[in-house]
Amino acid sequence: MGRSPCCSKEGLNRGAWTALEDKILTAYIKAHGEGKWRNLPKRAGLKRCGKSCRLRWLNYLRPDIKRGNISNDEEELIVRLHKLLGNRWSLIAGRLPGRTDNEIKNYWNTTLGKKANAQASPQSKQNSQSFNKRAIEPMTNTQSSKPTLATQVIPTKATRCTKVFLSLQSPPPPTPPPKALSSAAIDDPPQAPLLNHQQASPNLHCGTEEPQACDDDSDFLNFGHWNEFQPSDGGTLIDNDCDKNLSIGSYHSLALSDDLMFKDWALNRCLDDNSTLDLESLAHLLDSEEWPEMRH
DNA sequence: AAGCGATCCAACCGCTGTTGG
DNA sequence: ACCAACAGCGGTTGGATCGCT
Repeated sequence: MGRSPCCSKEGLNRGAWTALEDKILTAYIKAHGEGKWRNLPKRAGLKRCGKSCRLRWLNYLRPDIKRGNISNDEEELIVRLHKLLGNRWSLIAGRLPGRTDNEIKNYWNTTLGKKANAQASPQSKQNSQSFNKRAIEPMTNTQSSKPTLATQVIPTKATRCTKVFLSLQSPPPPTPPPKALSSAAIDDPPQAPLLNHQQASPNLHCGTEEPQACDDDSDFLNFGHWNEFQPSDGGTLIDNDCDKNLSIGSYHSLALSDDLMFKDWALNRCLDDNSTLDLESLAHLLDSEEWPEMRH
């Protein structure tokens, strides 16, 4: 689209990182913090693309990275979250403390995707018999193909929260972020990993300053008759960015079914401006063994 | 031990959304 | 309103490793 490349690739190292490069990058980030990725290589003296530095840090060098095998609990959560979120690896990773989106994506592609595929209906064997990491693509394509039984993904398009409202009724988070929370920060508060079923996240919810019509042509609308779900009087603010938070969008979608549980959840947990983003309730929904069947 | 295919996973690529001038 | 820089995401690639013959 005419955009300049993120960096000139001439004279830059590529491929595996060396221990020295890791050391330099780690030292620089410890001294100066994350961010400014484009300028970071130059300032740090690394012959790497800024993007590459960011990836290396986030996926490998970050001190809170948990390495080693995925536990059974983690695996189960990944499966459930994938059913709900689809290939939203960053969102899934946000609920698995210490795990990176890349790691989860790789784990899915190499392990869980196969399992899911194996559990798929036997009549779909023609798709699975020659399974490999390429073969899962149709299954994970949330936009155009019908979801299989094994992976009834709610297709969504990521939307981002542009505004964050901190509830005045609740105590502020212990350490307010220096700037407006990113969508990931909102959606994936490390303080409230589902895995641990800990306390719900801080009372955060986000929205736009103006009611969103939600009637554009975005893919977000394509998988459900979203428009039908909007209040006709337009009186209620529907925050289409609640997904930032795909999960909320997903529940909107779920609410389109006749199931009152999800409708109630969506309305009370997301659409209500006074509500909070209650991840714990999301966890309960994930714990429900019934919800995958509710979407018909 | 060598050859070869399968698997894993770190890294790259292209694209999109956000932000600020 | 427009545009470019920036940050982040998900899909894909390819080298390293593993396991079998």
